[in-house]
Amino acid sequence: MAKAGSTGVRPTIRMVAELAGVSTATVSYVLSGRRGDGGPGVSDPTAEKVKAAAERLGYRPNQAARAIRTGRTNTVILSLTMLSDPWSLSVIEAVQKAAGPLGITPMILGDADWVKVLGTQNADAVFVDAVREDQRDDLRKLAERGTTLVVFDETLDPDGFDVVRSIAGPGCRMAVEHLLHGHARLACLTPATVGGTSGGSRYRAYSGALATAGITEREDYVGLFDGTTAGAYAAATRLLSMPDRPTAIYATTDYAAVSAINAAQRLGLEVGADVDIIGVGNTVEGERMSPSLSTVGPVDFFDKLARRLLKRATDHVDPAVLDFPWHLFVRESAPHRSAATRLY
Amino acid sequence: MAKAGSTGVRPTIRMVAELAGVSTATVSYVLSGRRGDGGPGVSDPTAEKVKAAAERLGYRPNQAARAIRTGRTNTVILSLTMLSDPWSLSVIEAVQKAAGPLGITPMILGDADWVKVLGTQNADAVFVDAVREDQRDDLRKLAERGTTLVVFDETLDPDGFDVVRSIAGPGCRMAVEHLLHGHARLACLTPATVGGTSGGSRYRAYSGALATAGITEREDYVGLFDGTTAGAYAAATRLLSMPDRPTAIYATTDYAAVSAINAAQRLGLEVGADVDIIGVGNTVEGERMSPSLSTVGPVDFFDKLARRLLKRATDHVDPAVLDFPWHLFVRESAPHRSAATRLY
DNA sequence: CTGTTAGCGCGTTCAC
DNA sequence: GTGAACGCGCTAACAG
Repeated sequence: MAKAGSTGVRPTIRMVAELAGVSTATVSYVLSGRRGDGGPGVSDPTAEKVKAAAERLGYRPNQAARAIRTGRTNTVILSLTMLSDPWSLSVIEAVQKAAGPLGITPMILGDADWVKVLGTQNADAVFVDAVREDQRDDLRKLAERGTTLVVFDETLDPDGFDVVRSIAGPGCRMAVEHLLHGHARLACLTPATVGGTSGGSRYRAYSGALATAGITEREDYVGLFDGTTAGAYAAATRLLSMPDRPTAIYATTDYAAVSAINAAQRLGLEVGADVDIIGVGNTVEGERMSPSLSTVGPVDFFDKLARRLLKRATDHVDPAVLDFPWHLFVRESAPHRSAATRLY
Repeated sequence: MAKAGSTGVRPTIRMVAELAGVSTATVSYVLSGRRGDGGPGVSDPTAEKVKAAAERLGYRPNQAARAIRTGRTNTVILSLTMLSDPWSLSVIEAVQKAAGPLGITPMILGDADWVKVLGTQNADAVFVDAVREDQRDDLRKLAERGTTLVVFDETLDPDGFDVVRSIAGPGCRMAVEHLLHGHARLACLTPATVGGTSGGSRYRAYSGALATAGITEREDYVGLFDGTTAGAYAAATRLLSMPDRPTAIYATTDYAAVSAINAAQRLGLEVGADVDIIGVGNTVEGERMSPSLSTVGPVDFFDKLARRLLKRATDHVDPAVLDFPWHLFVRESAPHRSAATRLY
C-alpha cells in the first residue's frame, strides 16, 4: 500500500499544484470543474495530472478557506430546541434528504442559544425552531448582517428573514370540535411549559371550543405534564382513572396523544371505542401506530419547509411568510361519531 | 434606537479599526484579549475606543477566517447515527454542558456519512458514533490529515485517534446471569439489525450464558424487532402472550426493555414479580421510570466521554483507548432472587 | 485555447 | 501601537 505522501498535515491546494507541476489556479479550476466563461479551459492531460496528484495526497479543499472567498459554506444550520421531539427529527430527515443532492451539509445545533453561535458561525441558511421574546431583536440584527434565516414562529412578521407559520389555532379548534361531536366529557392533555413546539394557542382552542359549545371547563380535566413522554403518560393515566373519567382526550401534541393511547390501553380501555384520543401535529409516528392516531396538522410540512430552506440557501430569494393550512386527519383513535355512536 | 451603522453587510475587523481610528492588529488584540508574550500592550483608552466601535457596529469575528489562521474552530462535531436514541441525546447533553464554559460549540451531524463531511469541514475534535467496515480506512486517513477523532467502537484499535470502548460482552453476561439465578424460561429481545448501538455481542452474551447454564436456546424465545420502540413493544407482547411465556426478558437495549415493561403491564403482568425484565445501557430513563429498570452499563460514561472529547479539542494529547468497565444495576424490574423467590 | 500571475477576502501575529 | 506577511482557496485579468 502506498504511503500517499502522508505528512501528518492537511494537504493544501499548493501541495497539489507543486506535485502536479502546475499553478494553484489550474488545480482550483480542475477540481471545481468551472472556468470563467464556459469554455472548457483545461486540457485533458493536465486535468488528469492534477486529479492524480490530488488523489495521491488525499486533498480535500478546506471549506473554511473557501467560505471566506465565496461567502458560501455549503452548510445549513438547524437550530432545534427539543431534539428528542419527533417533530425535530422530521425536520432533520426532510432537510437531509433535500440537502444531500445539492452537496449541502445540514448541521444541527442542539443548544437553544443560537444567537451567540450564529454571530460567529456562518451557514448558507439557518432554520430556527423557536424564538424567545428577548431574542426577537437579534433576529433582525442577524438578518441585517447577511444571515439567511428561516424562523418557525406563529406570531412573528418577516423582517429580512423568512417566517414559517403553521398556525395551530384554527386547526386545533377543528380537533376539539371533532371530539365535541361525540363527547361532552372532554379532557385536555398539555405540557405546562409555554413556548416550545406547543404554544398556548393549542390550549386556548380547547377552552374556546368548550365555551362555544356551552360546556363549562373542568379544572380536573386539564392534564398538565412536564413535557416528557413519561409525564404525559402519567397525566393521562390520572385523567382516565377518575370516577367520571373523560370519554375523550384532546392532546396538544402527537407524542402526548401517543402516551395517552398507551395509558388508556394499560387501563384496559379500548381507544376509539371507550375513549377517543386526538393529537396535534400530524406526525408520521401517529399515522403508523395501531390504532392510528387521529390528529390535525399541516400537509407536507417538513418537505416544503426543507425545500424552502434550501432554496434560500442556494438562490437569492426575498424573505417571505410561508403559511401552512391545517387539515383534520380522522383515523382510528378518534373516528367520526354520528348521533347513534356518540358517547353521551 | 440607534441605527448602529447597519450597512446590510457583515462588519469586518477593518471597519472596526477605521471607526476606532486604530489598526486592525490593535482591534484583534483588544477583542481577543491576548498580546504576544504577556506584556499589557494596549492602553486602556484605546481598548475602550475599540470596544465601543465594535459594539456600535455589532462586530463579531468571523470564525471561518479565524480558523484559517489559527487552525482552531472552537467547534466540535458529534456524528450520531441514531438521533432518536436516548443514548445520542445523552451524548449531546453531556458535551453541551462541558463545552459551554470553554466557548466551544457542539455541532451535530445526523447523517451517517461523516467521512465525506469531515474531509472538508473542520472541527477541533470529532466524536464518531459508529464505524462501518468500509469506513475503517478513512479513520486513519482523517487522523493523518490532522482531524482529531474520538471513535466509539468495541473492536477498533487506536491509530492516531481515540477509541472509546465500553465493552458490552461481559456486562451483558452479568445481566443474563442475574436473570438465570431466578429463571429458566428466559427470553431475549433484540433488534434484528446488527450494527448501531447494539452489536451482536449483546445477543451472544445471551446464547453463551444459556449454554453455560445448560439451557437449550429456544428460537421462539428470541424476540427480534426492527429497531423502533413500537417494534420492541410488539415483539415483547408476542413473547409474553405465549402459552408458556418466559418469566424473564433480557433486552439488549434499555429502550427495548422499557417497551417490554410497557407491554407486560398492558398484559396485566406485574413487572418484578410475574416477569423480570433487564436492559442494557444504564440510561437515565430506566432509572427514573416506575418500576425502575434493572440494567447493566458503564458508570459515568457520558460525562467522561465529554471531558475526553473536549480535552482533545483544546489540548494536544496523545490518542488513547478509553475503557469503561460495566456494572450491574439491580433495581425493581429485575430484583435479586434467592432460592425462595425463584420462578421455577 | 491553455495556463499563470497577482491579488482578494478574513483575522492573526511577528518584527519593528 | 503599527505595517505587512501569513494561511487558505478562489478568480479576474493577462501571457503565451
